Amino acid sequence: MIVTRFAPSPTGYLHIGGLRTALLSYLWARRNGGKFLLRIEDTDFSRNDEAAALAIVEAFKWVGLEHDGVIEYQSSRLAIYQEYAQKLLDEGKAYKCYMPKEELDALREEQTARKERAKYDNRYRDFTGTPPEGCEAVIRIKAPLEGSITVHDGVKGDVVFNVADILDDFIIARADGTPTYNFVVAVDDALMGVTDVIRGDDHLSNTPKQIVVYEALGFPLPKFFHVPMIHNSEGKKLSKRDGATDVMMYKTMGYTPEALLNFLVRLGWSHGDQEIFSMEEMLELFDPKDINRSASVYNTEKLDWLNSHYLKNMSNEKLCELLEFHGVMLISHDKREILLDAVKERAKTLAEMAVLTGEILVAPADFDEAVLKKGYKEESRAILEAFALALQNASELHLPSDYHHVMESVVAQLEIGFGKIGQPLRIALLGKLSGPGLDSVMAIIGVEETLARINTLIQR
RNA sequence: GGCUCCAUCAUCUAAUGGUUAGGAUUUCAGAUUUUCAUUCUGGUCAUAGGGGUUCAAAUCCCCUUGGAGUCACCA
Repeated sequence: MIVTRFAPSPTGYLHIGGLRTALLSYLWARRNGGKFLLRIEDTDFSRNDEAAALAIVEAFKWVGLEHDGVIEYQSSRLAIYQEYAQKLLDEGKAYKCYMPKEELDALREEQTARKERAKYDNRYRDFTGTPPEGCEAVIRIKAPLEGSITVHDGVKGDVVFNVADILDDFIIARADGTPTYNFVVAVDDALMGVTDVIRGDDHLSNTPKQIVVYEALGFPLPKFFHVPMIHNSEGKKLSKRDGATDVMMYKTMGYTPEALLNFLVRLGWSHGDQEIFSMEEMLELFDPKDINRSASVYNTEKLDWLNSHYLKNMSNEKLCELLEFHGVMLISHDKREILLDAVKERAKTLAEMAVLTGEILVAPADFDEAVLKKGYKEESRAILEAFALALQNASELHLPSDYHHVMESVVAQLEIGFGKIGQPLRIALLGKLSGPGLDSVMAIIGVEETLARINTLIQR
């Protein structure tokens, strides 16, 4: 069985890059009928944040990714890590190091000054004497001293690391007894039965260390897939300063989960010329071995396009429901079908749609001089009056086409082009020179409101 | 700086060693629309550079250049 996991550290919210690796992990597990686990990496108490895990769960819920089983918190698994650290101690695969932090720092400084690699000097590796007094010990694992470690990566291929270049006896438990990252990751992934580790390629250089832990503990290695980073427009790793990195921001901006997921899955992965992927299709087609090797730049233009695509193809019921989050209540509106049809083709986001809806439903508060100058000419008033009269004389005005007929008749009667009536009427109804079809707008707000808005403009 | 990874249009990406290097987004032009948007049609735009290997290289190898990631008692 394939078991994957998403293991964020709780830093406040779900990062867009995190969502991508979570999605890929999710897809691969689900595609194989496996499990997708969620684990919160909170071993560093000083940076712990209770709300963070909740934020991640909330974001998962919004996009519709479901994890299996309970959420594991590393902070509640301390006893487990201690047990395995002790095991390594007992077996002589790890040892206590009494070197004070200050000395370590000093050593590192010297080495750096000599342009050498900063590296622990193994002074306590084979220590058997009496421990110095008043010294809190850290636990270090015995890393190989020579040779190489090869990461067999499903994305990058075999990556060989020379032990002398990258390793030393790294710390697996701090002086206060809490375990460190590379140790707990390996222990947890092994204990939780994770078979396929799909994560950002910023972890590639950690992997040899984790392999050391796996091997010391006698755990079988999982498959690794290191997914390239998402870069910002400057070509650097995406960070908080790059605007919307919080997944939930996309909800408030009016993107749909379908569009976001579709966008993310296409970053670094593709299937021929296909651009639109439903969740079903992703599940059917995704395979981590097809992930690209190179980083991709985060550019939301395509996300906008995808989002408008999904909006256009969404049922009005669903739109109505989603629009509530953006403060638009249409459930009981009798013309909501016409409204939504008129508005969904011209909005890139739900937020935009909410604005457009408001512009139709609420009469313009005032009129912009520049707009009037451009679209409300000398003859406009007479035309609008004629149109208002025609509306009053007409009966059974319900559909956009009913209003369209009235417009046609007025245009024919006055022997003018559509533009002559369209511009001023649009100003009267919407207060601007662009927008949805006027016949639809009138059908939505009804005859009375239409007449009232025309009157407001004429009487100003 | 050490180690590691990466390199096709502006962006996301296709291309059993053999294609006029394809698609999508963006952009531009035209058509449709009373307007805007949508939609449709069409156009512009790429194999980082240099060496090899080969009948044939975007594709394999080497070098250069450029970019990124990582080097903690953070995760």
